[in-house]
Amino acid sequence: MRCSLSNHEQILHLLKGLNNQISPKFERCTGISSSRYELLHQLYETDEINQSTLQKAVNIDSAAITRHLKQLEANGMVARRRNPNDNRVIFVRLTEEGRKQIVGYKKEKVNFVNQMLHDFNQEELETLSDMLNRMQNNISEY
Amino acid sequence: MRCSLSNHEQILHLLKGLNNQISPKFERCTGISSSRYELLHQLYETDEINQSTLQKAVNIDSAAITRHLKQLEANGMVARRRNPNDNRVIFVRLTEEGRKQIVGYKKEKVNFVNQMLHDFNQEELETLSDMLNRMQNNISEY
DNA sequence: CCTCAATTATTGACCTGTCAATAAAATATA
DNA sequence: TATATTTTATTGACAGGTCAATAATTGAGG
Repeated sequence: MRCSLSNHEQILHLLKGLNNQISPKFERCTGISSSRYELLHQLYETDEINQSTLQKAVNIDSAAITRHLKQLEANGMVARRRNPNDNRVIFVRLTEEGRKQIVGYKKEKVNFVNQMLHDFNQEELETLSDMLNRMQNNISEY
Repeated sequence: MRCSLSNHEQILHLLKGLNNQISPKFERCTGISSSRYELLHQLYETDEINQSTLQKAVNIDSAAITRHLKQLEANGMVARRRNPNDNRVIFVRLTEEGRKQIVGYKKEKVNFVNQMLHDFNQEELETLSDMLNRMQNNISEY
């Protein structure tokens, strides 16, 4: 396997750098952190959902999920209750208030992402998405 | 499982998810965090360098740089001294010890990245690198 | 000279993520 | 039934990043 070290080095550096840039900028533009947005977005798509399946969907540690949701609950964006049939699990859903608010966030988010990808055509988007998925797969075993 | 995400939505989610996966795995595999590695790598390439230009090279906040370098100094990996001609700036360089150590890290890092990109050919690597750069440019104004 | 602005590094407050340890509930099994 | 295992959520300790405020030094202009 031929490995161009410099290219390989670059990729990791670029990925990290890009992400470090994205997070604060996303928040400045949209008024919400990208993780919070992800959570709300997932909730927006469904009615009521287990915390654990939500965790898997957004792909961040469950400890972080707990803290985000507690915050969002304190802000009146989401409501939580235990599953009566299984007292371990917690159901989460958007409140009416939350459902209303997220519409605005969505708009800002679309603007941001459109700017970030404004010069990508459909084919490139698919290529990129494919590559990111492949990388994720390639390190999933570790 | 929901699949109603547009491509634009997906990209951001993938990027974030990938990065969250990479950081801990990189550290487990190589024995050093990817930011620390970046710093040492930059220092490896030069002899002695301003902290501020180092900061620009690795593209993370200067507050974080200060803390990393203090740690690395405490571990005997880097040495720092003030520039005699401008007492504001600090020169950083690898110690002999650090220069020796990083060789091992480099090997582990190459293994990790090769695994992550093992099914990417040269053209794909360039495409990917190009795309990441474009995204970074597209949000640089924010 | 003296003040004012710019540069550099540092620190503190805060946010977000990880891991490891725990608690509580449900489930499997001896 | 009693005990062990698994699942789920939570918490604490920690690492790494941002921003904003500060100090110290340098450089520029009146």
